[in-house]
Amino acid sequence: MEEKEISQAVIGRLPRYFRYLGELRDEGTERVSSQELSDIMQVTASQIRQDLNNFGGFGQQGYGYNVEFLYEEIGKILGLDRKYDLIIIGAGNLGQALANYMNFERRGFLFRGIFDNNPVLYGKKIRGIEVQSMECMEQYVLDNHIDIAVLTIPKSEAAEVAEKLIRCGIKGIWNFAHLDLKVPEGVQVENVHLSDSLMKLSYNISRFQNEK
Amino acid sequence: MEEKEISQAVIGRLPRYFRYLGELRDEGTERVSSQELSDIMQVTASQIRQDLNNFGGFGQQGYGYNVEFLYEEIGKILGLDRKYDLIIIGAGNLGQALANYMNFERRGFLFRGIFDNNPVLYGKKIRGIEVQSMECMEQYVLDNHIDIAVLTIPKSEAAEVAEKLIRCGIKGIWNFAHLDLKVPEGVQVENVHLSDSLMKLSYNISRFQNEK
DNA sequence: TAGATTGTTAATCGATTAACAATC
DNA sequence: TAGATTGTTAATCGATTAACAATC
Repeated sequence: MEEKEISQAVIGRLPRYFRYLGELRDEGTERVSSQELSDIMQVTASQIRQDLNNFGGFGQQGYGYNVEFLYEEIGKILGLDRKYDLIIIGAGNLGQALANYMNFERRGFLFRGIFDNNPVLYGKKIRGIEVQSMECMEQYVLDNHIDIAVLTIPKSEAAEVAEKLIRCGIKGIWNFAHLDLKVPEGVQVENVHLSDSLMKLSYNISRFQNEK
Repeated sequence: MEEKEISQAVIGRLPRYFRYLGELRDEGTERVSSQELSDIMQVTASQIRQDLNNFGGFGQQGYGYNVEFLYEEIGKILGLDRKYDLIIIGAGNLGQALANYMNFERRGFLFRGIFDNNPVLYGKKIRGIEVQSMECMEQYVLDNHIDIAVLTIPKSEAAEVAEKLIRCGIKGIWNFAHLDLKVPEGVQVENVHLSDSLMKLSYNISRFQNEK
């Protein structure tokens, strides 16, 4: 399929469109114009139309967009029309929190396993699934065709673990470890650097206070 | 202090510079040129120099940048040279995980309280601090001059709680609830939308698979 | 002084916004 | 048909990269 590359700026906005459209749909709204959406979302109508037209014409002149239809289409673009088998590496506080946070399951991200190298945790059940030793990880990924690995381990171990996962054919890594993973083309990485996020907040707080 | 506004694109890169410089420092590296940093970080040397010069000239022609000095300076820019009093609203899995994740404390973000409206949790100690009823939140913020509130509550409650916090003079909100908060100027919000992040990952996975 | 590398200006590139013809 | 609103082209704006004079 030959398609022009969509910029990550556009991709980054899709989940937000998806969220607002979902809310409109839940309220029973049938149609929405780019201008109405613009008012709600605080982005320009022009940007909304440009963004959507990267993927095709979902609207109709004189009418606007059908909420249900557009919601579904954006869901498909985001790859939410299929299931992903997902494991969590690192059963610490954050790993367990993510395992228990089950809104992801609703979106098709299926929690299939959780691994740790702390023997104290082995066998502990989290959402019905036992924590396994990290030794079992590679075989488990191969046997169960795992798509996504969530990395919630210290940065010191992350690079090595990621390499193993990649060798076993993992397709995506949701990386909470505080380092930049080096991965071959074809393996997708999405970083959540919590401390970076907190630093941006502290920058904005202290900048605002110095301003006055 | 009259200064030209720095773009959020630049701010967003500062924590990453800070991290790499911290690593260089820990390795004992004394100086680094923009070209060397460029090789390590995979951004252009030009961008590094441009970014840094938004805040002043930290380098020296013919020499480069002193690692320790630049690290400290970026820390100051990010507002890490002071302390922040922080509370967590929502003592569910994620709230508890963040409370326990103590690297933040090292950076000056001091965990001062945690609140929930589930009575089962009241009195439970997390890192030595008892979970309190949400009823106590406002008084606590006022009495203890809390700077930052971490919102790890469902989106249905988030808007109302945020409003209360703002009335009590909170300076920043680290928002994990899946909605866009409306706040007056002067209150800083940093969003961590985990499900948006996961959707970006699924987009990239499914796009890559369709490409072939 | 010669070499290295910054700070900064100028050129390019990409993303956002505006405008409007196409069309429902 | 007239009105509304998209899809899309053109204009603008901002961010990134390249180039080089300043200077350590």
